[in-house]
Amino acid sequence: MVAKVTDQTVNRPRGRPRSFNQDEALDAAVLVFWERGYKGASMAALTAAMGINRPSLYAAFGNKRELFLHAIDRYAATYGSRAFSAFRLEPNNRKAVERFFEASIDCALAEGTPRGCLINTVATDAAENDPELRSKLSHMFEQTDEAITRRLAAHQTTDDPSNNQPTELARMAHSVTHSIMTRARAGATRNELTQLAQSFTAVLFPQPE
Amino acid sequence: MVAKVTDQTVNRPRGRPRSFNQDEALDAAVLVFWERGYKGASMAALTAAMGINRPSLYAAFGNKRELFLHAIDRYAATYGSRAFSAFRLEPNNRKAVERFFEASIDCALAEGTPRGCLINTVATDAAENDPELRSKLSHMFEQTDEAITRRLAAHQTTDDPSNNQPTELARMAHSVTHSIMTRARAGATRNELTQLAQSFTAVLFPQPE
DNA sequence: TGCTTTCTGTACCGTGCGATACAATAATAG
DNA sequence: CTATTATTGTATCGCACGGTACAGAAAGCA
Repeated sequence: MVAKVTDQTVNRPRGRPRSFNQDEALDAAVLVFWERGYKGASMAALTAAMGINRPSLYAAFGNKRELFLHAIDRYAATYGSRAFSAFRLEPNNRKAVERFFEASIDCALAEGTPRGCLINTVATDAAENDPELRSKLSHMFEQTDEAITRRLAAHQTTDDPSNNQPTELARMAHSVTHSIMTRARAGATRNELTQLAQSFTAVLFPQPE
Repeated sequence: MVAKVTDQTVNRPRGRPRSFNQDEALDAAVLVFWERGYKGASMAALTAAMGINRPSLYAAFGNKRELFLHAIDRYAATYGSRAFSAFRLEPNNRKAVERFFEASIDCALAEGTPRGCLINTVATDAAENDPELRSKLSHMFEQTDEAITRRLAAHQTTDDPSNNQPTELARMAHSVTHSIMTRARAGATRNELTQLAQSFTAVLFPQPE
């Protein structure tokens, strides 16, 4: 049963090609969910922002709930990943966490995007009535905890004078961003959040005098 | 212009008396909003849970949004106040914060009530499209920060060996509960939250060896 | 005993919701 | 070319939504 190969093993899509880019459409959907919440985001608002018609949306993403799940992944891959860049760029643990907090504040209060975080507020709110979404979020949170843990553990000996375990430290740093996102959406100013982040940095990475 | 007083200065209500207790009805509304979110809580579900008909609800609370604002205040006066009892009962700052965290975890994971927190998740989510609600939440958060600050400042000299300012300490303790509520709603277990709270307690109130 | 006032229950309004039926269109396969 | 496959735009479906009109009921006032 050897498959007959003509000249190209790539099988091109058969029917009419999709006229829009899925990721760009998802980016637009992210903004709508982020601002209006899951229930508050109507299909009319979504299709309008995405620049496509309803049947195209349903063909590409299934239904509203599945679109939301895709939007969560897209959000994590874009905004979420951006906040993590501090850990890739900064070798010093204390400074890395400091910049992780700063990046979180930037994301939470950026002009042109809604306040707070799609995952921490919108998706978490919707998770109460959706066990599958809840376990997805639970998994994502664990992944974040572990990613920070690995990063802190890899650089621990070089700079961290405290005896905090990397796992605990990572969970606490992650938790600080939860409060940043919550407080941002509830109207906190940049100064307030920056002060809060600095307090936590000082407490999580105590400096020798 | 002296008001004519017959024999009772209390003026009794005129028409047909209300057949339900407003606070009990609000308690039921709190549960519905808490579980389903603001947009997800339909008037049908609310009236069913409250045990009253629609016109009674509108006469007593205005409309859905105003009912939600009342429910937020009711939540703060009941569940929120309960979490604060640790500060009233426990004289030692470290132990008070420890029990504040425990009470928050209890509230976030209690059987018979939804996960997380009505204010931190549901109301905060809805605040993005409601500036008035957002400033209400902002004010409530500040009130909480200040209440904890006053309590910590009043007992600071007796037990806290660190040089953390009460204001910063209070905001951080408050922030820890934000993460507890977020993680609880996203499916975290009691063990995970307890461990997290203990880590923060150790870091916020470092013990002399 | 009316009269006034307020709440209660039923039944309903107009609207916006998520989702889809259907025919036209644009690509590939042979 | 014809046949096949998938997406597109229009127009619409049934339904649940928030909110209300209205008449009857239960209280105080005179």
